[in-house]
Amino acid sequence: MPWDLNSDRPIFIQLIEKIQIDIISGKYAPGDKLPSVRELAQKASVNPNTMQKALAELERTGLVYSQRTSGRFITEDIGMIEQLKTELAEKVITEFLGDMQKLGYQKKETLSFLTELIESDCQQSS
Amino acid sequence: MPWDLNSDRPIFIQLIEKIQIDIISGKYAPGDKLPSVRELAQKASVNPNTMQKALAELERTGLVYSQRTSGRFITEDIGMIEQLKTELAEKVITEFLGDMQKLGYQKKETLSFLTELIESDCQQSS
Amino acid sequence: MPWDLNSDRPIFIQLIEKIQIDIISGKYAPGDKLPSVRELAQKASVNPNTMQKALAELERTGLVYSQRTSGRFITEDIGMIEQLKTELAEKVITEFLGDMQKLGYQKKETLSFLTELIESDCQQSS
Amino acid sequence: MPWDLNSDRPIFIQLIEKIQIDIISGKYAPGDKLPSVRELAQKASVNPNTMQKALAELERTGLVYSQRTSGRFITEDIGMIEQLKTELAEKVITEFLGDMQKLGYQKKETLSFLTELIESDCQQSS
DNA sequence: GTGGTCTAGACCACC
DNA sequence: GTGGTCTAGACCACA
Repeated sequence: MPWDLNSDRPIFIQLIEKIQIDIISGKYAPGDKLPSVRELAQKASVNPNTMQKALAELERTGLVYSQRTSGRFITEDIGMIEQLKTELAEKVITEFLGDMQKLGYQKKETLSFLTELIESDCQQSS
Repeated sequence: MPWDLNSDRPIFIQLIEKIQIDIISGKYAPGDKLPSVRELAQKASVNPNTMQKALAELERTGLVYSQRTSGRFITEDIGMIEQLKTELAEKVITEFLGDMQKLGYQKKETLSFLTELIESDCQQSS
Repeated sequence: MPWDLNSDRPIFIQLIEKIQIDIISGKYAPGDKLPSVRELAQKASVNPNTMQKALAELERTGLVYSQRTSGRFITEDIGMIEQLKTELAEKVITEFLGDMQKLGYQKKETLSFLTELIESDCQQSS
Repeated sequence: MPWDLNSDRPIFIQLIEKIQIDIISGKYAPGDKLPSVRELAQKASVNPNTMQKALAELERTGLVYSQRTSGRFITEDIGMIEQLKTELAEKVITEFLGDMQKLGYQKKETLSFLTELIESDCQQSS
């Protein structure tokens, strides 16, 4: 479990994003119990406090909730998860369009390029 | 001119990418003379040797060529530049599709999401 | 029955206050027989000696009286209970006004704020 | 600067409340620079990390903002401060009404009691 | 054993 | 010097 310790992005932020992805992708289903702070920290090779910080932030946004003595759980509010999924997607898309613009592709060009690439891909692989 | 000294990617690779982008985007036009190694290195706050390594690699791929006494020049082979542009774009797109897949969007979903987002954007801003 | 063992206020003081509240609120009516010291102590998860100290103090002020063989009783002097009620209320009010002052509300502002809040509340709930 | 280390309320929560009061009361005016984390921590006799946690929470709610190298500042959004003031006041009032109810005073009784007490007080002191 | 809190001490980037 | 982050290790309440 390698972490970009060198990256300028704080580890706890990376942890937050990783867990968000795991929730969105369904690795952790709504209502599921998360492993304990200590366990998650060990798996990620980070200090328990760092993992705690990440989880506290996730709790603040409502994605997970904690029960004092029994552990942390994924929210059962599916709408919230869907919303998060959309938000993250928009972020990824915005970044993508920016990269393409740097390469000289305007939005519509990007779109047609992508369309073409996906359609030819579909004919091959599926 | 901040470089990701911390990143695990070698600096000379980052330099190559930056110059490639500058060529594709037209900042350096085909046939243009590049600044001297020393000058480029200074602008990028990088050791001249590192810049030299980057330029040598660009030369190897044919994107720039050097004339012994008068300096380095951008290739005049527009096709090559176009090809590079396409290659980089495909790389960016592949990465993008990968990110979206992590979020649970299949390629076609990504495409329709993107289409929708761009079209609504066009109505607003242009 | 959690006691603020951590609080800097002695437990027996807290016990006195709790019993006073119970008398004022009518949980223990005038003339009622109090449970035994042991029983009260057990309910409160407190050492019987501590409860004894609290009851002795209540006895000293006249709120309860003991009959040698039959136990402790709440005073039948309703006026005394009323007086205590008023005293405690004034204490609560004083503290309240102090808190509001810390927030920047002068007494009259506090009063109008409170009036407004209660009246709007009455229209809704009753 | 004594802190209720014994209290069951986390210290960082108490710190948050104290600073909120200081902002509302005008001790720290909008736009003012706060003392450094280390200085505040020393004054409050707590660990800098604990103070940091409190300030981070205040920053999250928008009451203060930080500039990386020059320090932390109180928000200039006076509306936000006013809103906070109102919220805290409502909280205090609710608690107050609860206490009074425990003593057997209904809301309207509490109100008339308070009114009477304040008016008699005005005739004396002002 | 769980989450939560706190301390002590360290390193970093920025200016 | 500033804020920000991270680690290591400790204690607590709860059940």
